[in-house]
Amino acid sequence: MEAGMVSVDRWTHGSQVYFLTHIHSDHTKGLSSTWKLAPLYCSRITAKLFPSKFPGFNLSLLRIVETGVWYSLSLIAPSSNSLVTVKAMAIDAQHCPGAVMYLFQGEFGCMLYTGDFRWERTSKKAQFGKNMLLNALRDKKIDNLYLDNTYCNPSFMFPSREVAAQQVVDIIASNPDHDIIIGIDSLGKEELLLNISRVLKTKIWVWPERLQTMHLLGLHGIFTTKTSVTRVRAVPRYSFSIDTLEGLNLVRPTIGIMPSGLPWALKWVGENRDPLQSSSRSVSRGDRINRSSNIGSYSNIEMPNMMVKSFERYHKYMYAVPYSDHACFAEIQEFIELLQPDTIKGIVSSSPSYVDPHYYFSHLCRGIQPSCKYQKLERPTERKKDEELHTKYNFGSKKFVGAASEHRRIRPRALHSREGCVSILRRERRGVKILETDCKD
DNA sequence: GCGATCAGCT
DNA sequence: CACAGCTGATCGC
Repeated sequence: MEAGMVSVDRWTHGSQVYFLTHIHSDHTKGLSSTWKLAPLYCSRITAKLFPSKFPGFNLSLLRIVETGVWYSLSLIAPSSNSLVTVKAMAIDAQHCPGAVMYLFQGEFGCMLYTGDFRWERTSKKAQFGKNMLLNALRDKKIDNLYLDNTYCNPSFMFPSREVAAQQVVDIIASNPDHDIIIGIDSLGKEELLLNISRVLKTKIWVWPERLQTMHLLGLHGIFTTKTSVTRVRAVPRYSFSIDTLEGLNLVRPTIGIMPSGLPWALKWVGENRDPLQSSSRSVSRGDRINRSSNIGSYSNIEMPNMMVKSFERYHKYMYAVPYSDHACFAEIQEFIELLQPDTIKGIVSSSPSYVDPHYYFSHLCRGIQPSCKYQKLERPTERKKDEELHTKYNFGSKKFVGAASEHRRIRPRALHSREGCVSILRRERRGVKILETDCKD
């Protein structure tokens, strides 16, 4: 697809239609209440959340797409000034409520933009998505895959969200006399909270805006803004630190839970050990079970149970649990194996672990022969095709150097630095924002 | 005064 | 470093 037609998660001038994968802020940079460039395609749930994120936004610009349905767009090819048809389909990305991937098809071939996604091997919803995608493709293959490469590094291994949620439940259940604080964002991790609520038969406190979001998502009767009715509170992640917890513990025994895929690699790295070879002496509660030392060979049996009970006590009052809404490395690999794309581009450029996905997966791509495995990485000028889709990914940016050099830079300094781990423990913050507002709910 | 952008922070 | 934000300062209108 040539430039000037379709943008995904990018909101600058120059496209005829715009697609939003999900409504997290890092995908809506440039979008605002007054934005009105062109029709905006998004999922039904995203559309529902739109007014609260962008009050006053002209909702008549929104085009709701259902998953599994082809939508035909008649666009003008700027190069020839002729009318062309682009077909688009949304597929559930299992990242946060409303998150979808977009599959595009046209004269240019097939293109998949994953946005952020997590397709667990054991997830029925993910299997449904896989089937939907393969059915949509029929016998065709993806030419260009724009991939959520957030955790595109073998250091990032974590279990399914189901397993991680059970770890959270275990932590809460084994601390029956403690208040519990869980750090979350403005959208996402709802399934985790629902699981806690269901298993432990408790309501969960959230801040007033978050309660409104829960209601928009159709979740009623589970969340509350009354602190008196529950010991479990989900608080904004940014208001959440060791300092906060130490302050709270002056009043009531309280523990914090940090659900994230990120600290896990950092923790290993902070200890300056090869995450693939290390044993697990650092784990103070729970046991990390054996991992394969061969990153490319998780078996179907091995993977789902990896790191069961591997939650980490970061601090006297703080636990980290590997609950991630992004695919882990093994899932990314499986995804690529399933699709066998011609080329891959990472859409997350800011990750400390950023490497060009080709670094690990070029051998799984049809477009690159093993003999010239790294040729593309060292010659970033070959970008004709990449520039065809106007996406969030900034193809011309100098940030995107070849993976080989990026790899050298990042692994020793960021992924193998001790500071990475320590800084998390040294976070300083003034106080937690727990509003004592009692709203009707 | 307002929105947009950026720096700084976690 | 930052999964995905928040806050405050500054700039242009």
